This record gives sequence, structure tokens and C-alpha cells, in this order.
Amino acid sequence: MEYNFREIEKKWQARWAAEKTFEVREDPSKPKYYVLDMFPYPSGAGLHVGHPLGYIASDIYSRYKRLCGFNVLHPMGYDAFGLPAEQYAIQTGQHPAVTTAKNIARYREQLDRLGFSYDWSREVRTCDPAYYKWTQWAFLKMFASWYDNDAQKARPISELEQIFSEKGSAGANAACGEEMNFSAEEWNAMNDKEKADVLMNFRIAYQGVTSVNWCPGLGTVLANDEVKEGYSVRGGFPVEQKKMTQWQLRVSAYAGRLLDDLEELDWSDSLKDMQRNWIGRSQGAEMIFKAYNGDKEYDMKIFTTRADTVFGVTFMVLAPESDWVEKLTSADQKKVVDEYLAYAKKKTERERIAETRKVTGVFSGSYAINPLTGEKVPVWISEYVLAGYGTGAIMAVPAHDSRDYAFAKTFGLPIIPLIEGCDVSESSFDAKEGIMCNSGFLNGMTVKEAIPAAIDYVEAHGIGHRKINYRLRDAIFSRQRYWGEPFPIYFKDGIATPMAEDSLPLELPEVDKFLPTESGEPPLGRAAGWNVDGYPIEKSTMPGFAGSSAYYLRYMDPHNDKALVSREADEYWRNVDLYIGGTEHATGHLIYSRFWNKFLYDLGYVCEKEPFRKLINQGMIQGRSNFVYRIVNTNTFVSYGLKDSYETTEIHVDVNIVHNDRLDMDAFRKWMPDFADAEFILENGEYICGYGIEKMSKSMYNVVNPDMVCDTYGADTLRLYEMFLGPLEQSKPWDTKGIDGVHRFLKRVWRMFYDKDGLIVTDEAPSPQELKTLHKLIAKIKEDIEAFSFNTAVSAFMIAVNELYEQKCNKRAVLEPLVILLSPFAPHISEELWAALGHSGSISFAAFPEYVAEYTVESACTYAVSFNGKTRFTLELPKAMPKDEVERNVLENPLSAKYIADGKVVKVIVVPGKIVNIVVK
RNA sequence: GCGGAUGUGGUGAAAUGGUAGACACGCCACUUUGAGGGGGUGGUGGGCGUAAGCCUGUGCGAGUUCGACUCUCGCCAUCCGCACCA
Repeated sequence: MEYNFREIEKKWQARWAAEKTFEVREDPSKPKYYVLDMFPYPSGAGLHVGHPLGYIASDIYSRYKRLCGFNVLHPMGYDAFGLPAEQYAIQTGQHPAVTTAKNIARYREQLDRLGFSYDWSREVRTCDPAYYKWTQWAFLKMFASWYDNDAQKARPISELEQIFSEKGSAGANAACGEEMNFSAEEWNAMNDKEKADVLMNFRIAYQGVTSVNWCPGLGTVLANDEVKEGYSVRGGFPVEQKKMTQWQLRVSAYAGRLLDDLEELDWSDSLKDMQRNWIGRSQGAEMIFKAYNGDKEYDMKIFTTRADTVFGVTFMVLAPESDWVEKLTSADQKKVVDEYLAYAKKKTERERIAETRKVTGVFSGSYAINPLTGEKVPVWISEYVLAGYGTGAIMAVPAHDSRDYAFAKTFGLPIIPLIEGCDVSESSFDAKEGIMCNSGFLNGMTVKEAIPAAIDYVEAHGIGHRKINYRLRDAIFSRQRYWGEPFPIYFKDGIATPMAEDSLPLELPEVDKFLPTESGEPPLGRAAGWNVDGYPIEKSTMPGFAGSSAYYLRYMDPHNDKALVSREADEYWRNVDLYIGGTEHATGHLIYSRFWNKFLYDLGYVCEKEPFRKLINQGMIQGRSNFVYRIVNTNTFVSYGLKDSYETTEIHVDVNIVHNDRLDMDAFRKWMPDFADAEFILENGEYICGYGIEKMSKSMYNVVNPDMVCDTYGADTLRLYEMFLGPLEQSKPWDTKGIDGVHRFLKRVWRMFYDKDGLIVTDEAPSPQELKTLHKLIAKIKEDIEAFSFNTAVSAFMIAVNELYEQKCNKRAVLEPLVILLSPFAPHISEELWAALGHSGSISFAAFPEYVAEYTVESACTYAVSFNGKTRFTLELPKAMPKDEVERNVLENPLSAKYIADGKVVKVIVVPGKIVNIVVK
């Protein structure tokens, strides 16, 4: 009997679906394990071979965990709101809901073919009102909360109102936008609108004016992680800075916890570093400099990490967008300053990046007083200072900061060195080392001593205080687009008012066109009746990350219409044990989700403070493009090895008509009309194509569709091959070479069970040789799966099967455990063989085979081994050996062997004529 | 500039500090079947040699060690992230 993967795979996929094999429910008698894939955005192009890499890995792990007795939650769904569907809708007029549904159906078909063990009864779609009800619900909770910096948690906004009415703003240490000072009396005297405006400054979801990334090409604002090098990540349109009123989430309030809690996560160092970088903690001091603009004095606040250098301040710098600019521009400098502001404003983000290091700036006309020296220094305005970080103003120490140095050199400002022996004639001395000089009471200290000493002084004299600054900004939460969650907020007499929770979901209305209105309002401005009792509803929608921030919670209890997740389900499933997905979400989704989870945790809706315990970033699968070489001005193509003798043009050729770099010439002639009468110059009767590694994309003709691979080789082969390709976390090109090897392996497995007449499995007792092979494999597979080293696991299978095949092993006692081991990797063939062995239930519920230590050696013996007359090592052999045997082994008989003693693996290595060593694990 | 990762045959890659290159692709030879991208056996880092064998070899240079692809330091190269963050 032949290995007929087509029939086998169809049969078992149908069986799994019919028997709902992978549906799970909470079961306190079993330990839980939650394995999650980052759910895909269903694009119109369908899946290519790169997408399933992570899904295969997570499926292997899920199946493995099931074999180990865990109750495994392994769900899947779709991140279905997003720009591409809307852009497509604008072009074609098709409703995004229609195209999205179509794309989802296509994705599902493709996913099903790969034999994943998802519990589809838990599927979620972010664009489904029953789902986004809970996205809106969470938003309302954030709207109705404030962040208590003392308690380090979110609390209901009603409690803050209470505090204000009793103690005024001094009663709470609340995270806020702009600092406010008012008494209880002042608060109580405010009208509703005034109170609402004040509260808005404290809400976790709030509306405020901020400098945003405005993308004219998409007609919407974007979050920082949606912009790369001045262009939008989606679509690649230029992005500019603009001040606008937008909904925002106070993510910055959670910066400290987001940073600290990284410690306990089992994530890669590089990913944790990316997040640390993004959060950007820096420790320093906030200091006050008195500043005069000629007739008025202000307290100007700056942030510095180098308080020790305050004696070297020779000027101050303001960001052009800073509020201080207006206050500190003197009458006679107003014209120059205005010109500079206009110049700075005109520049796009991209131009600023391109012109990095170009020094520009103007004098404001004001002076500030150094609070330590009493010296008067000029206040300048320059774009090298960022408005969004710190206070938007700095003290400049040109001797010890390279940016200040460049500025001072350009504008001829003084430079005072503060560290003994440093040379600042050519460049600044930025290192935090050396002995202080020219620095009053700090003289003689090292820099490391001087920093805290300076801050102590500043605090003692009321000039400033210690401060930790974060780079993490609040997330801009509104988009001027159609295809997203509507905000359940309406404006009653100008006051943002939440809709009642029981009125949710607020469904996305129909519109005639998916474009902004004539007056420039977002598309929802076109919706008829978009109001509550005549009060207008918010017209922006939520961004993509809204729906993906808590989806892992919804999977725990997807059909609950009373809560995001019930307490019971949450307490059983808790959080994701293993999360697999791409690095591209490092500073977006993975920050927002952690924030969202922490917020819900603060309010007591979830029981874990982190959503994803262990995270693995699978590498990207790149495309491997093939080329043919057309001789210029002809329709003749020359094979790769001969192309240098001709003048040729390189042309991409569809990789699907190339096999192992050999071109299918007939298929090529049919591929495009232009090539119908193509002639070929061959090497050894074949046309060899050139190749290159590029991104997998339609235009390079290098997209490999998993359906194609399933048709030719089967899903099991595809699964094994993707794992065999190399380490999971590494990026690698898709190369069809080698897939035959994996397919051959499966056929060989099949032939161990079947010859041409039928099943050949016997009940004979296995030989020690066969058992050794099997037990080695069991140990190796367990170890490799737990280490996510799937490529070496596949190799281990090949080695074991080669050994068993050579021994013509067809014994049940060996083959049965073998097929269980294989089942996470190649589930279809495993089910088929499992059934052939006479089992009626699914192999998914078999038990992972146990390692049997047949070869355990009882006791260990110790030998001293000498080398060149000196005793070098103590050799512990796992079993007693005569002395001469040891010596013979050491000196004559090179060998390397593994023993098992007391459950430990002991490896003995003997190098010819030299030395013996022993490693105990 | 800062941070992280990686560097091993023609290719994808293996190697708890212990015989480097397992396993697979490709290639070569032989073999089997009535051909259909079939099955099997053997070979395959480089150099020298008919051969047994010898020399050499994990980006470069030092170091630790009886022993280094592996650990330490310094370079070089590639990839990824961040980037005027005071």
C-alpha cells in the first residue's frame, strides 16, 4: 500500500471537525496550558508559505502538551479591522465587511488544510459587534478611571472627584497631562463643563491636544509605532507633525510597571531590550532656572541626567514647539523667532531626519539665571530639543554633551570644561568619568559621586528634585477612518459623555462613501442619525491595536455576553503560557496589550498582571526568487552557467514552474504570451535558473502558496519541512530544494508499517538495539520540543527511522511509541497509522511515551587519570571497569559513549593517546 | 552613534568546553524496477597520496584551558531594532 497523503489528510481533517476533537472547556482535574498565535489580519492575498511557520510551531507544542496530559487552549481568530480593507473599499466601493468576510473564508480554508488543532468554536473577529462590544467596554472603563501614582494603580474617576471636592488637587498624586493646582473650594465652585475639562486631564482614556503624526495620504493620525522613518508603515505615505485634539490612552502612567515587570517574563533578551528602549527610562533631576524676558520673571523647568554639570551651563535651549517660547521671546527678537518657528514648522519629520546634525537655532532675547552660580546665560530656541520629552527645555553644557557642543561651536557660545584634564578643543567629553573641577563644592569628586551630590544640593535648596523620565508617550487612540470600532461617546453641550454600558455595542453605521466629508470630517460624519438625542457621537474610530489588545482574554470565554471574560474562565486559564508571533509587534501590540491587561488587573477584572508568560518570535520566511536570462533583443534564454558569454537581461520567473532551479520549459512557454515561442540554450539538456533572496511578494513571482505544497506533498510534509528548514527564531529563505528529503522520510515511515500487500506490524518483542534507538529518540524529542528546537527534532526522527529501517524493525512495541512521538509534527499520517494499529480514539489523547532506562548502569567508579606523569583528572566511570580496561580505553581505543547513571547522563570521551574526561549532567 | 543578534562545506544546518560538519539537499558511483521528480547501497570540507594514512580546517587576532565553533578581550563583516531622549 502506498502512502496516500491526499486521502489521509482529507479523512482526518474531516474527522477532527466532525468529532470536535480539539474543543476544550475548563476542567479543574487537569492542568491548563494556553498556547496562542498572533491572530492574522486577513489580507486579500491569502496565506503564503511564510505565514504558517509560527502556527506550525505552536500547533506542535499544543499537541505535545496534550500528550503530556494538559488541558490545552489553542484558539484562533482574525484581526479584522484595518486600513487595507478600507483602502480597497474606497477604490471599489465594496463594503469592507464584505471583503473582510471573503478574505476570512479564504484564510480558514487554507488554515484547515494544514491540520491545526485549533478550537474553532472559540474563534473571534475584532470587527464583530459581539466582540467589539468589549473593546468599547474597556475604553469606557479607561474613560472612567484615573491613575494613582502613589498606589501605582488605576482607580475609578468618581474617587478622584471625591478627593477634589474635599482636598482639591493636592489630595491626589494623579497622572495627568498638564499640572493643575486648585483648592477644594475652587473645585466645588466650578460648573459642569469646567469640572469635565479638569477631569479630562486625569482620565486614562482622555481627549487632548497633542502633536500627532498626521498622514495626509491616509487622511488619519497614526501612533508612533505605525510610523517608520517618517513614512506610514501601512501604505508608505509621508507623515507630518500636527497639533490636533485626539483621544489618547495614558500608557505613560504605566511606564514604570511595564518596564519592571519585563523581568519576570520569559521573552528573548532582544525583545525585552526593544521594549526597554521604547519605554526609555532615565534617571535624573528636574531643576528650576529663573528666566527673564525683559519685564517678567518665570520659573523655567528643565530635566537633566547630569546635574553634576550644572556649573558648566553656558546657555539654555527651548524646543520650538515649547510653551516657553512665547513667554520668553523678547520684543526685539520676536521677528527672528517667528521666522525660525515658521521654518521649523514647515519641515516634515522626514526632512528633520535627513538633516540630522545640521545645527539651527535663534536667540530668544531672554536670559536665565543658573541657580547654583547665579550666572546669567542666554536662552536659545532650537529644533534639536524635542518638545515631547522632559519639559521641552534643557540646560546646555557644551563641554560634556556633543549636541550642546555642536550648537555652541556654531553660535560662538562659551564652553567650560568641568573634568580635570579633559580636552574640549575638538569635541565634547561625554563620558561619565573623571574628577570634577570648575564646579564649586563638587570639585574633587568623581562624576559618579558628583551626580547624587549635586541633586542632594538642589533638593536641599528647593531648586529642584529627583525625577525619573520616560520616553514612552501616551498612545493616540483615534483614527479619522471608517473601518474600526466607533467610540461610545457623545458630546452633550460640549461635554464628552459615555454611553450606557448596557447600550453597547455601538455598531458601526452605514455610510454612502468611505471618504471624509466635504467639511473634512471623518467618514462617520456621513452617517445619518449619528447622535444621541440630537447630541453628536464621536466621529473617529479606534485604531487597529484596540481590538487586538485583549483578544487573548476573550478566547477564554468567547460567547459570554455579560462580561469580557467570566471570573471562573479567567481564573482557570489565567494568561497565555506560550505566545508565538513576529517581532514587528515588539513596540506596538505587545506594549498595548500589556498596558490593557494591567489596567484590567488594577480594576480587578483579570487575575494576572501580565498577559504573555513566554513569547517566541518566529523568523520571517523570505522568498527565493528565480531568474531566467534573455539574450538582448531576442526571445532566446540562456541557462545560468552559460549566461556570461552573452549579453542578457535578468527576468524574474515564477518559482512555481521551476523545480530545484530547473525550469519547466513547456510551462514557461505557457506562462506568458511573450514567451510562447521562447528558445533555450541549455546545459546538459536542462535550463538552470539563477536565484536570489528577496521578500516574498507577488511582483517577484516568488510567492509559494501552502495549498500548492499540500497538493504535491501533503500538509504533513509541509509541516515537517518548515520546521526542518532551520531554527524557529531565525529568518530564512523558502527553498523548495530539500522538501523531497522530508517527504521521503514520511514515505519511509509508512513503509515500516505497510508493504505492497498490507500491514506488516508484528507483536514480536523488540531487540535491545531497537529499544535503544527508540529510547534515545524519546529522550531527544522531549528535550527538543521543550527547547523549541524543532529542526533538530526532525533530524532525530530521520536518524531513528533510518536505524530502525535498517534493522527492518516492524514491531508494535517500537512503532506505537514512534507514531505517538511523531504525531505533533505530522498529525495526519500519525492518526492513520495509530488507527491501523487498532486504536479507535484520536492519537491526540494518547500518552507521551516514557523513557525506559534499559541501559542504566548501577554504580559509579572513580579513577585518577594521569597524563605526562601528572595526575590531571578524576575520572568517574559509571560502571566498574578493570584498571587495564580504563587505560586501554584511554590510550588505545578511542571512543565516545553515553551512559545513564542514577538518572544522569554521563558522557565519557576518550581522545586517542591523550586524555579522558567525564561530564556529568 | 546606542542596543541586540549572527558569522561553520556547493546549500539549509548539527555539535552540555571533549573525535567539527550529525541530519537533509545537491552531486558522483553502483544497484534494482516496466519509464511516470520510484526504491536501495556506498562516497562526498580542503590539500597531498594508488592506498593505509598524513597535513589543514568553524570571519580575523590574542587569551584562559590538558583540550575552544563553544568561554574572555580586541578587531572586521552582515542582519535587526532605536536614533538629536538632554
